[in-house]
Amino acid sequence: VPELVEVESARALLEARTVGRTIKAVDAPDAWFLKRGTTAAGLRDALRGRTITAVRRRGKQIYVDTDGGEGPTFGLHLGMSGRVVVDGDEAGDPLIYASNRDVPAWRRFGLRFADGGAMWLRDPRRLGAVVLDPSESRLGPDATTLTLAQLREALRRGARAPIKAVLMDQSRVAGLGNLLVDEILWRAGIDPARLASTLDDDEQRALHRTIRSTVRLLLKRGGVHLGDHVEARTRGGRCPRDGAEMERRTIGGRTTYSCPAHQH
DNA sequence: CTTAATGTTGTCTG
DNA sequence: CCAGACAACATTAA
Repeated sequence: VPELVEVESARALLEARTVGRTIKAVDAPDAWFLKRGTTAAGLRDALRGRTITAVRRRGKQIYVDTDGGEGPTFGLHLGMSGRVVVDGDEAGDPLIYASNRDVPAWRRFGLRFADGGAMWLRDPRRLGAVVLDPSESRLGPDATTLTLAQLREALRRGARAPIKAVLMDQSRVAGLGNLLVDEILWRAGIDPARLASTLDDDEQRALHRTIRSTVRLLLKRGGVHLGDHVEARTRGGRCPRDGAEMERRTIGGRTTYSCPAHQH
């Protein structure tokens, strides 16, 4: 469930349904899923007996705090196909490009609570991750609260890269992925291949407004796949705004759809 | 069977 | 050392 919008609904589900509950056991059957030095034994020792006190998010990263900010924190990343399940319930957003079936082998990480319930992270593609006490400084400012000054700094640092690559770089702006960036640039009328340094002041302001409004809109709609341009993401697809045939390219290493008629 | 998929990271190069 | 490009990672679904 990978972009900011889906990660936020996973965070909200965890906050509503796990805060205040005490961890009785940790299930981490897949060592490959534990990253940056995290081990199953380390997680078990750190988390057993702890009570969850808060669930935070920055970009696509979820942080779960235990015991009032003094206990350990663990990070959950949903990768390309990860999904959080609490007591058998998941967030309402649908997941495309991945199955929603509950195959036991896809439970890459889980917590059992003292009250008898459980949460787990299901990830068919196995590209998600669990990290104990993750560093929180590797991500840029979150896209939901991005200021114009922060956007300008991101553009300045990535001046010679395509604007799309800059917006997808999590160390510059956190939370935007392939679909969301295409939607934002489509709405802003900016060609995703333009080098970041070529945006003038007016375009920077317009882009900043569009990032914030688009993220807000899709949070409200409940999924990045509910954007207006998504239906045109197919070979031969037409721009919903002006009917031109969409252009398909690879930019920043990802499949990119844009409208040659109104994105410049 | 082939291709592509909402992502991150390590490696190579300039 | 910094930016940028790209392959690799693992697995499923169309």
